[in-house]
Amino acid sequence: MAGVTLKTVAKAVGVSPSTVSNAYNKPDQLSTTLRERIMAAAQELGYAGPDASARALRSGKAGAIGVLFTDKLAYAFSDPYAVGFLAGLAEVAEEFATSLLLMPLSSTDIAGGSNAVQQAAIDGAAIFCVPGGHPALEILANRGIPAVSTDRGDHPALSWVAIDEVEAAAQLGEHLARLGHRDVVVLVDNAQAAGGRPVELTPDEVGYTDCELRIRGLQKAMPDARLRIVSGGHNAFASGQRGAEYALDSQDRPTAIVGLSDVQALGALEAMKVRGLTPGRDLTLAGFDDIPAAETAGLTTVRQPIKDKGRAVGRILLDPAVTERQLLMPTRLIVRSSSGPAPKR
Amino acid sequence: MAGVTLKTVAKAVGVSPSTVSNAYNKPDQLSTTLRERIMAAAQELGYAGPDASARALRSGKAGAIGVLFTDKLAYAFSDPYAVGFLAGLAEVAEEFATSLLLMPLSSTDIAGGSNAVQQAAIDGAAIFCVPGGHPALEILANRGIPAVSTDRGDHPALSWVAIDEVEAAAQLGEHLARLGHRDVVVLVDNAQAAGGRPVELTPDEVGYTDCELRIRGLQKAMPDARLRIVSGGHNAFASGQRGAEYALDSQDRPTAIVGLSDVQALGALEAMKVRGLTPGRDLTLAGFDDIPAAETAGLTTVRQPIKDKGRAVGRILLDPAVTERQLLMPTRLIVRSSSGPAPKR
DNA sequence: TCGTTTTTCTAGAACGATTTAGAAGATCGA
DNA sequence: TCGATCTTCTAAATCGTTCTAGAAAAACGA
Repeated sequence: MAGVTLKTVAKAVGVSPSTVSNAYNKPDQLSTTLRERIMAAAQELGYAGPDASARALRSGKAGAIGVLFTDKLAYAFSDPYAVGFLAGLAEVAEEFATSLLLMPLSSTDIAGGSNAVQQAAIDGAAIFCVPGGHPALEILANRGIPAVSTDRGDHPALSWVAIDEVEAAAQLGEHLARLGHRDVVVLVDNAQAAGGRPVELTPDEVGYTDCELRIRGLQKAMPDARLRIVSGGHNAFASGQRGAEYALDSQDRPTAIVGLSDVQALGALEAMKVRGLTPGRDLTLAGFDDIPAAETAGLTTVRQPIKDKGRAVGRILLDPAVTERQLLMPTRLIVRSSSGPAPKR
Repeated sequence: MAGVTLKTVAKAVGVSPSTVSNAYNKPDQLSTTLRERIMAAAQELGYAGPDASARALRSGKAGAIGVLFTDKLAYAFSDPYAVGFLAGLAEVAEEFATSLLLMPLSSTDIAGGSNAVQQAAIDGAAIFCVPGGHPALEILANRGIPAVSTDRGDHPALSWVAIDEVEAAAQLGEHLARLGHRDVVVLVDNAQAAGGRPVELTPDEVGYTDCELRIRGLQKAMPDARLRIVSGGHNAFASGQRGAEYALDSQDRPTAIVGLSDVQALGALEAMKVRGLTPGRDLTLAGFDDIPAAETAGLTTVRQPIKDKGRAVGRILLDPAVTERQLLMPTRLIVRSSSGPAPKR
């Protein structure tokens, strides 16, 4: 069973290794009868097809693309937004018979050489919500691996599929401004607050580029409003809940809460419910992404075509026919029952 | 930039390729000064470290383990249960500097040779809720790739980390029987109903082994009860909702609904809410898994240590110190407010 | 029938590393 | 000072394919 290679099969059939290789990879390069004879011999010898590593080495194609996440895996997948992205990416990957290599970025061992980003056999990388200066990106660049980010980089050579964060947030900001809101709490993802108590941040302390940009967009659209930035931890339901609790129980309660992701907004919704507050009447609540649960919850949010985003990233990485390297996807404000006019002072 | 290999670096420094290899892999095999000289040269030449494919070929280690899912990726990840499993697995994988290769099993191309299972460079495989006779399993076996399943196989040679499905379901069944329930609808995952209207199944038509076993366990514990098996599609919130709608709107409404996963049960909860039914009073609702949202919702459920399950699978695959090949994890019935006595007839 | 094209197959060189066995020099105890 | 032991480094084989170039045989057109 072990040690059966192309050569073994070739010898058994009495042909050259090249021919056996062709039997698997280029069936039209040899006669049907011979091909069948080879396959039969392979079956008999217990040969399971060309070795993946050897093939990868020789052909220069690993047959996999890496997916980079910030934070721990669990956080990444607890957001349907991430799942949607992955689903789109997987769709294209499947089409090109390519696998997805998940590469959780544990912040610790990035410096050392023994991390997944350094070692992984991949043809390309999809960079999902990883901030610009991350060391993993440099490693990829060094290795010469094509990468596509979900955030717009400032580097003109970088490929990305993104949305106009500022503009998207501005759409929402205008909506809120029109409703009369001037006191808004923004819930952001932040490592600092993870596990502990919620923290209030200055705009400079907000880590992720996209969060920064969204805040800027909000502020741009509502210049007279006071924006407070609060984080209850990583991007997750519970973080939104904690952050909202902090905001709702504080002395000067805001008239609107914006979660920079729907999961956080839904967490905030839970906090409101517990306090007997009705969204859209007592307090306005809005999110980002438009995940399926947002509709059920009646959450006002900014929709972005996340599955298409995943597909586009996949196409840029895998489809030679696609030459666009930078793609701006459309967004749309979806107004639902969770937003309403600010109460009069 | 391109074409820089170990050899190039070796030549530049004036040492043998072996030494450069050692500089990366066995730093204590050469003097510090030489190692630093080599690293400096590598940096200068733009050498990003040993090529992953070549290393994989020569050393026989791919540095990745595959994760097999049934169905489409999106379904898989929409369940926090799956996410928990993956998180546990990823934890161990990270510890062993190994990546996870996601392999969605599109049912179509399994027969052909060009599918991920056939091609992927992996050292082992974690089989997540894939039914016993699946062709992918045979392919793995042919390739001689060690695999660990989350379902107990009948094959004594197979590795698995599982729960006693029958016993776990029986715990829940006893609870329901004690409460006087004799008319139960069980919500199951089923491909038949996917996308379309809910279907009612006979026990024989239930596909997945674990669903079968759970139903058997329920029936065992409540021999006098009538169990009806309903599916609203794949394992997801919406399927549970659809399935429950079907059951709730039917002529003879059951006194209890059991989702064979919490996500399905939570979907059912939504259907109940819409109809103004209070779980635990008007109707008993129970689930399986005890995902985080179950607690919030007050859902009675059977807890299984899913993250530990993932960890255990990882250890069996990666940790040579672990010799156990079959592991039965404990389960526990968690009674919450969603279950209550059956209404008197 | 003869050159030409097409089909079918092969030899041998990569692909880029790791591994094994061992050589050369340094260190050490007595 | 001498043999033994470490340390540091190397030569050459090997991992299992795929690729390039081309040979031999078959089919074809005129």
